[in-house]
Amino acid sequence: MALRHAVLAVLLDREYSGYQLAKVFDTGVANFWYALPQQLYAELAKLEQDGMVTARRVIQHDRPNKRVYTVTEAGLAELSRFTDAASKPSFVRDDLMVKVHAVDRTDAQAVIAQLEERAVMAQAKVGLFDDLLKRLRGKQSEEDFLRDGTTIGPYLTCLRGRSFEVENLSWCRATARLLAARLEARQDA
Amino acid sequence: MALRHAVLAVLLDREYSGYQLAKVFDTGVANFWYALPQQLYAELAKLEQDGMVTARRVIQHDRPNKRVYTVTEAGLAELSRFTDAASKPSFVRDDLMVKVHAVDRTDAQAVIAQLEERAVMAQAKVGLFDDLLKRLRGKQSEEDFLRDGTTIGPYLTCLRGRSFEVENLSWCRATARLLAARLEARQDA
DNA sequence: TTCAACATGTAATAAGTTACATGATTCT
DNA sequence: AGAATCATGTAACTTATTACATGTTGAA
Repeated sequence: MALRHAVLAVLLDREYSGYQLAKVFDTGVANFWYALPQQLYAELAKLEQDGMVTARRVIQHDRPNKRVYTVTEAGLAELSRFTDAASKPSFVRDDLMVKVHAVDRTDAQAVIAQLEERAVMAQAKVGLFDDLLKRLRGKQSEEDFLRDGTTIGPYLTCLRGRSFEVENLSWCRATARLLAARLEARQDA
Repeated sequence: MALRHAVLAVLLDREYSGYQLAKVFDTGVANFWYALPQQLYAELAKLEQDGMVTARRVIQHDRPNKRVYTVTEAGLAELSRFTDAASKPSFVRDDLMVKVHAVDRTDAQAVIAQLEERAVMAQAKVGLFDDLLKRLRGKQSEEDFLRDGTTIGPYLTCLRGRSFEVENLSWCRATARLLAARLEARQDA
């Protein structure tokens, strides 16, 4: 039971439909939680049953209607219990890292290509985070916003997501360059 | 089917028993894969059945006997297929980040305490990575090792793990400090 | 009219987690 | 004698993933 709390935390920012939520979780919610649309629809249904969220139907004319969800008092209480309990150690699962770990015995060229691909994605994410940070702080400077803002949680996690992607970008580039250089050196020899 | 490849990649370095492997995966294998001991025992059994690894019994006198595993040609071929296929986007799941995201509506004091705890763990991990990097490169400088070393995959992933924890450490500290300062300011007002 | 995006699910299967179980060996 | 670490699993349960299913609306 943990996706549940990630959903509640995001719904705290504003109401979302399942579809909108799916996009937030697909991007990785500032890089700290990942979930598929099917999981979210199922979780929202359970949360509603349990009285942790309430749904509101929104009639749309330009696109299909939707149901948007809001956190209830009970939902906030659940989130508070979660906050007070000990955190599980964070975990990552990354195919590409597994491939790099084994690169000395497998196809380095394939790994290089995927590192370059990943670098492009990382750079795009940095851009997205920058936009989001700007939008969150509005006209204030970061310093002022973090001191006086009323809602800084999403900003703080976004900062961490940004720094993660910046590091990711530079590591992917450096690693791809290095592996490519070694291939060339060994070809010459 | 993905834990399987992480296991094969680690077994490429040297032979491990299930128990030893469990410790490697508990630390998080340089921060890019996490798995429980039960998963590993089960996966090793399946890998052996499928002929991807072979087991060798090691008689020990100072402690209980064990079975250690080695990757076969078939295992390496499987890992190569994995490397050539597209990577899934990496994913992270982090309780603490969820808590920070919701911190404006929950108990900030609890979040601060957990951030400080996490900072201590991050620092310890940086130390572990530094030791491992040193051991891997031996007497060579990092530059020389990365140019001439025969097995650089584990070194490269370790570098990424280290940079992750360095960023984690500084973010946890800064975030804890900031949240504490806000609590004080609001208490005074 | 066909494609892309919006919108919401169900069903079957695979994977991961929690709880339990057992036994050896060393150290205090 | 008891605790800690080493060592290996099984069984029940919960989650996550893959595949499938359906329908709306706007834009090319």
